[in-house]
Amino acid sequence: MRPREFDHDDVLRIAFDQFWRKGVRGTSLSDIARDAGVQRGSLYNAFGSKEALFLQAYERYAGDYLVALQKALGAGSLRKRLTAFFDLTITNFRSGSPPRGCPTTRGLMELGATEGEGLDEDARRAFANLVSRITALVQDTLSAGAERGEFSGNPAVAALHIITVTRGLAVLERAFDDEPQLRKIAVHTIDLVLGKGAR
Amino acid sequence: MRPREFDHDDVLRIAFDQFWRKGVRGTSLSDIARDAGVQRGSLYNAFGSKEALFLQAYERYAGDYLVALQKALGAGSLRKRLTAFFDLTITNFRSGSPPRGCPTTRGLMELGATEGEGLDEDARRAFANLVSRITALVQDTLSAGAERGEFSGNPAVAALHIITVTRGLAVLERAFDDEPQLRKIAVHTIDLVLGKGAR
DNA sequence: GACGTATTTGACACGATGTCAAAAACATGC
DNA sequence: GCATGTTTTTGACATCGTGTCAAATACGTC
Repeated sequence: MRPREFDHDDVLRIAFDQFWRKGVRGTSLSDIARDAGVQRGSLYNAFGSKEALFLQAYERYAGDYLVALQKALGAGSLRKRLTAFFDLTITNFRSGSPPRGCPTTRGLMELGATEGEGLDEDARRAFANLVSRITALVQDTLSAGAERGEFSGNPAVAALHIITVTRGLAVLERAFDDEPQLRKIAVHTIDLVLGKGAR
Repeated sequence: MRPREFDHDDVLRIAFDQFWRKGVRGTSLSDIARDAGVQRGSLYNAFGSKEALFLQAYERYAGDYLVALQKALGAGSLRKRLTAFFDLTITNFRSGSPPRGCPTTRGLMELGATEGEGLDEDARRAFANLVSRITALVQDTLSAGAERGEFSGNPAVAALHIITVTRGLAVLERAFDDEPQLRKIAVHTIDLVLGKGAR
């Protein structure tokens, strides 16, 4: 059989970058094909469809991101861990050239928009899955913190609250493009969760 | 001069409904034209472009929504006001048929995605403007509450935190479709802000 | 060295946005 | 009452996007 003339992973990286910058619906397969030096038809042959290509590119990213988060949440006092978590979150959707933004949040709000199902539904599941796993990581961190007496509250509820704030930050980032503001909100959230508001 | 054969506001309503349900990029002017019983060309003549039409439809919605929010924030104890605020927020992006979601958040993440500027930038400004105005409303409510001794904290920061949570709720809504969870997060947020966490 | 299989390539169908000129419908002035 | 002028409507067109398909191609394999 004839061997493939392009690198699978290279294409996924290039595709994800384009999707991230211009949105899924705003990126054409012609764009990606041109950037990757591949024929459009080859992409269809290799990945099936535009959204299938996006899904694979996204899963790639999600895996890497989860690993980085796990690392950020893994050392130091509870406050340090949460600070590192928010830092990584904000850095993630502020890196690279604008308009970037959080890929997961972008995807969640942009896809899954069709009334029926289909691939959009698969994408929604992928996004939701990453959010779930991040929430679990935060919850575990809080539980461990509670055992060490650094936190007294409901880890499940607090983790949900924290994850909600990070998603909100992803939205505010696009509305205002004001990084100091985002960091202020993050610090304030940590204070509230750790009970510094209990003054 | 020849009179228009369709009602300007009717079209805006129909268009907004479609945009809301299927996303801006997922809705075609042909769809709207068919639904509204208007020729596609007439829409271009009357509104200029798809995104201009969306902008007008959105502004319409934003005005109505702001009025409703103002009402929700205007009566009762501070806790009651904030509860009404979160209720309205959640109800807003859970009303109607799926997949709905918060129009502003949907728009913010979907539009403003092009690297350059143009109409996307106008849309971004419109979204950001609504978020700003809502934040101001919440901040005023908190300030008033502080004067009555119902709140002791920085109204500006707390308002930002609250608005961040509402945007996060809009994202979680699409990820999980779990309304009780959203309401739980809302209650928890109010507790944190009002200092019930100060036990 | 011939064969089979997977990839590449280019043409095609279809639908979307946006433009334009010609046709149509009404208000206005004579 | 009728001609005029302005605006809307209408349909054709150009362009670009997705997705499909069959023919051509290039490589492992026997």
